[in-house]
Amino acid sequence: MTSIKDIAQRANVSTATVSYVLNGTGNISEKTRARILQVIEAMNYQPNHIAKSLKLKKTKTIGVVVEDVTSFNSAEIIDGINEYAEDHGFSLLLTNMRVLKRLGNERIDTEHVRQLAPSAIKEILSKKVDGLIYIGIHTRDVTGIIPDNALPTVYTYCYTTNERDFFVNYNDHLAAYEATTYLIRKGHRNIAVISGLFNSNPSRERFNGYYQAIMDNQLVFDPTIIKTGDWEFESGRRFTAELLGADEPPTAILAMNDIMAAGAMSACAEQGVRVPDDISIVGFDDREFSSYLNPKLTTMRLPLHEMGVEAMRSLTDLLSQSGDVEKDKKLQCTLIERNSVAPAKSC
Amino acid sequence: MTSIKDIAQRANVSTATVSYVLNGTGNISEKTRARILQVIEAMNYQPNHIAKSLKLKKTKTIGVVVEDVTSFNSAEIIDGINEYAEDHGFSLLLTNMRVLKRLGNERIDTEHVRQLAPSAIKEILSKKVDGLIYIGIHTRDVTGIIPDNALPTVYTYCYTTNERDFFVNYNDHLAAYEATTYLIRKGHRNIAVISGLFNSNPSRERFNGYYQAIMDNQLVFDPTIIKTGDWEFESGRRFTAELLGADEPPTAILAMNDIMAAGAMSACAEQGVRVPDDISIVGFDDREFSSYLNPKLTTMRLPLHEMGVEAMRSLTDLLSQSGDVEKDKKLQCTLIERNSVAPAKSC
DNA sequence: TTGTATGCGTTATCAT
DNA sequence: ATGATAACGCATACAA
Repeated sequence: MTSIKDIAQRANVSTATVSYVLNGTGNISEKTRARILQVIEAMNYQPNHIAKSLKLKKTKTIGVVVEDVTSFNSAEIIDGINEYAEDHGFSLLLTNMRVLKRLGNERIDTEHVRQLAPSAIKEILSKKVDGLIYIGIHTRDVTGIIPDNALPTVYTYCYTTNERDFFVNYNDHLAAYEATTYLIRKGHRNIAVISGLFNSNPSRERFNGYYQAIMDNQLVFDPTIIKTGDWEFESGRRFTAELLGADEPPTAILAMNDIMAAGAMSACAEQGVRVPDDISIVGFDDREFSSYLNPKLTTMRLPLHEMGVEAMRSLTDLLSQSGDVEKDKKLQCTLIERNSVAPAKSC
Repeated sequence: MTSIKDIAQRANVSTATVSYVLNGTGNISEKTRARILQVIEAMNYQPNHIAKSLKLKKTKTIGVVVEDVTSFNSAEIIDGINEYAEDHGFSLLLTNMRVLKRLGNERIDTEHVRQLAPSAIKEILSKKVDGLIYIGIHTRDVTGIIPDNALPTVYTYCYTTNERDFFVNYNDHLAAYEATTYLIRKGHRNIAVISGLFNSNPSRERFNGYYQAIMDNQLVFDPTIIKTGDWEFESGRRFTAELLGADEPPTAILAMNDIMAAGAMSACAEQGVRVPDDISIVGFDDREFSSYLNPKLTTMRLPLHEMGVEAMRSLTDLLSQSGDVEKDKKLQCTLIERNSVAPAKSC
């Protein structure tokens, strides 16, 4: 309410002068500067960002478009964005497409998401944010969801086929490679995989990482212990039951997410198979609940927070045109060792 | 970039006329109206919200101040806010105080939060949001965190001692009463409680609900099976181990959150006590992982989404001064029946 | 060192 | 039915 004009009046100066001291621009004598500062303090003046934005054509706020806040990855990424944004004076305008609730929990293909996007984008564009961060709920192709040249944009937890776009994701291949290697080092030779759906990039990448680890260690690749799950609990349970029923069951299971790992543990419990004594299990994601399972689940942690930070870093670099920005950041997952893995018995 | 002025020029009218058709205000002939609309379409005009906000002194955005997005309750509440906001043309400016990361995971007393608040609030105030929603990470007293009369605000998942403030929370007492009653109906007479810390309002409310259910059903209240946990896994585990060691262990446990319930299940597994065959367990919160536990946990679901919706409804009602707004909305929890409860054996 | 004046994109008052 | 114009709060080019 109290504006630059009010304080100019009280300090017997022009609005320009006030603006100068406020922004540290211009050349103001120490005397008047002090007087003005004092009045500002006294009147508890708060600059009006709206007016400033209008004038400067910069809002210092970035639009965060998230497919669903409710998805397990979103909050932590947002938190990372926040950390960096705060340090650099940016605010966050949050746009939540709510695809989970709107389209149902499963089978959200990108076509539907694409239908939801335009209104969200249009809305956010007229709010004049300086840039955009798009957060997917799955690492999948969202090409065309945001119109080209709409605004400086960085995509995280998803990707596009557009050469000019910016991304930050994590390294699926390496993560699976490391998880598998870890199991191998523990003496396991017979490592089953319960993968996600194979139309998903992460599933394929992780499988490749697994495969390479098997090859690099001169183990034999056994296709019969590779099971294609659907990311859900029940598939983890069912395929584990199958694996357990084999003549010579695997001594370890690599599940491509913690949910299927939980399903796997459930199947083991049902059949009286002890984890990790009889079979080792490692998950993927490091969901919060993985330390509430019994036993606590060993799993690959996704660098969600860091992804948020890096996404925001890329974006601010983009906005300040400071040199060239890395096009496709790939962060590393880290193995969280808990209690669901033991050395192979045959050792 | 293309402004009202540009389209006025192209349509051979004044900016005023354009503004009139844009807002449906004024009296414009159908002919020019159509022409203008056409130009708007042709030039792909997007109104500039910033300019509009400056003129109207209304931004149609509300500030969401959240103690930590990362806390399990936040995302779903935000989602609810979003649902209502979207339907009413509001945007969300998200301010994340990040108390969990900043102050460490435990023992975040409100004093520290209070220190973090002022800068967050100041920031958001200068962005000129129309109103505020404050989301706590625990249902506790946050009086004074937001300066009086700063802006219309509604508090959710927390409360203040200020008579004039607005809240939306859930009914702890009733929830615990219902959970306990449910157990009693299943034939349980010996129902232990693992509560949260007793400096917390929800702990006390829930205990009172439990107690009243015991009384209303003419059962005897046994103080020795009331254990004061600290909301964490380990306390659930430890106290359950204690309970199990008694001469006549309880046949059911009511844990005041799902995490301690998971701890309880863990203790049972360690001692070879089967859930629900030997002992029934009900949790609180309906965290996502509760259906990944083995057995799947029966628990009280918190109405988080609805809290967000109702908070936003209160706020918009407040802003439009439409009649009087309910000061203190209390939503109901609902029991989610899964597999951790069975009828008492003695039945 | 400081002040005057203009414009950012709108809305709305008052003319016409 | 439509237009000219001031104002919203601020930054800045230019003048003094």
